[in-house]
Amino acid sequence: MKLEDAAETLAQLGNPTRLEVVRYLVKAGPSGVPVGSIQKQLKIPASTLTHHLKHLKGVGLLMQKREKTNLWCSINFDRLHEVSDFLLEECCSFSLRESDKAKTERDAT
Amino acid sequence: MKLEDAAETLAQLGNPTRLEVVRYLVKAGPSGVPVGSIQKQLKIPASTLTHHLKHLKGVGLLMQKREKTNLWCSINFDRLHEVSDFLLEECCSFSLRESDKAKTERDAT
DNA sequence: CTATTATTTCGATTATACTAGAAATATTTA
DNA sequence: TAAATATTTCTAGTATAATCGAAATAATAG
Repeated sequence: MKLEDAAETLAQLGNPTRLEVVRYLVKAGPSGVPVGSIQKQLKIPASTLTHHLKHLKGVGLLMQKREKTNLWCSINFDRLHEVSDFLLEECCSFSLRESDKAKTERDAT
Repeated sequence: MKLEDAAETLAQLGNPTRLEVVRYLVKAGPSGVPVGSIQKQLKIPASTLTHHLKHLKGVGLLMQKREKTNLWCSINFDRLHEVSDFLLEECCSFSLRESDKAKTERDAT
């Protein structure tokens, strides 16, 4: 995953309203929930919700599928895992031994 | 973890410059790296870097420890794990069976 | 105490995001 | 066709964040 994409996705998750929506959809699981249900359950004005859903869709976190008048929303779990994992990827890959600290300090100068 | 805190933390991770710093520190591991090294390695102007470090510290992602003139920075791995995990907590806890979809649709109305 | 290096504060510019009401558009049902 | 419900677009006000140069402040070493 590219850093810029990860950053953009995390930024979208960083809005409280959007995160609330995401959490709601994560709980709802793969079958998802209609836009209207989200709106009523979380008490988010329709226009505000549409706005946020567009953002989530934009970074690939949201999938939508129409069924009659309802638009069903569900989380792209693969994508969410990808971001979640990204944060700790390559952990400690150049962790320094104590003996190297001095060197690094010199290099930094 | 409280939703608002998670959102705030994710928002901080959502800035490309800050995410680059975080990734650098994640790779560096628990021993960390001095501010100056980050600055030189990632070519971030000092004032900009300080600004971002303050943000990361503010949400508890960054730990700092002075040693001589250098300020060593390291990631708070516990905190990072906490946020990373938060995204998928309670996954599918009220996932609907097919047979319940119609009901939900009615409730939403 | 002076010089050197490391880090922070200040200040100003610029851009971008959040929010939500009102109106518009779709889609279905009667 | 009319009525009802679901979702989106438009618009606008408000607030907050990113960036970085220049100057200021530590903190140490000589």
